[in-house]
Amino acid sequence: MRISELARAAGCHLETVRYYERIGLLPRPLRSGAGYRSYGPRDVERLRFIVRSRALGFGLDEIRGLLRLAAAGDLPCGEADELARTHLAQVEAKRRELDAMAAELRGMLDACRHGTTATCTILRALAERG
Amino acid sequence: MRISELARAAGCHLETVRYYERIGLLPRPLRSGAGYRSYGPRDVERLRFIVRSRALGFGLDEIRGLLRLAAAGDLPCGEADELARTHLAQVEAKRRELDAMAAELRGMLDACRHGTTATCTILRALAERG
DNA sequence: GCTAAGGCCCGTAGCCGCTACGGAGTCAAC
DNA sequence: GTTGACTCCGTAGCGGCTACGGGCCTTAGC
Repeated sequence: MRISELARAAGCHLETVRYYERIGLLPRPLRSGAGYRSYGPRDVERLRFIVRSRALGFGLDEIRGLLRLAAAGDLPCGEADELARTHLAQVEAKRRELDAMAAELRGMLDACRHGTTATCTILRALAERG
Repeated sequence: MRISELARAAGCHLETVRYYERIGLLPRPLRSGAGYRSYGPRDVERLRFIVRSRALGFGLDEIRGLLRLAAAGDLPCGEADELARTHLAQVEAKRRELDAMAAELRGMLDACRHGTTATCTILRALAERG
């Protein structure tokens, strides 16, 4: 299959496929006579793995590690567990951060009595506190 | 005061001050004889406003708008309200996204029986689903 | 006066993960 | 044969910084 079909099958942008190839996350594919990239089912699998990992927030370097582990069949999976656990901790930290932001924004919005910019609690809060 | 003092007073990196100046978020300051930047209390206020807005997740362009509104005393503050409200919605959307990621990661980790990479539920989940 | 340590100057390049652009070659259908 | 969709490639841009390198300035101690 050609690049756009692969991209569609895996659920990403065509340019993203080229990008992943450039940074060595996808192997260089076979080429047709005219120089078009040619992919098979294993490429779909690999790209899907990447897209799915991205959706869970893993970075591309972490994904490199996950792919390596997935390719090696017989290792104990402690390393994969560790990777995922560390990543989960980061996701949760980020979520808590956003939670705090949202709470503060809601507080500012609730307090706003919709007067002028001179008395606006939103602008005052940004100007005065911290 | 000089640039590093301003940065310390507002709680950001010195290079960030230069960056904000470069993109027009901070005005070009006075200079000492030797060409050193020279700041006053109003600069601290303005930079604090920016740092605080950044901490709440506003983008630099949004902050430009907030600063403009804060400077104009007599406008109705509906625009500031709107900006904050839109931003809050984005923060909450992002938070929900991270929530979903975290839940899925926890599910994968809980299922893992710590065997080999061949049977690891984490790697299987990434490979097979989606 | 001399030296050494620290600050500050500037422009530029790098980070992540894409996404877009432009100009050219290719392929299939009508 | 011509249209239109697809693909090729390299490079530049996004946001929001952060770091680097080479050089000037200031300050303190001797």
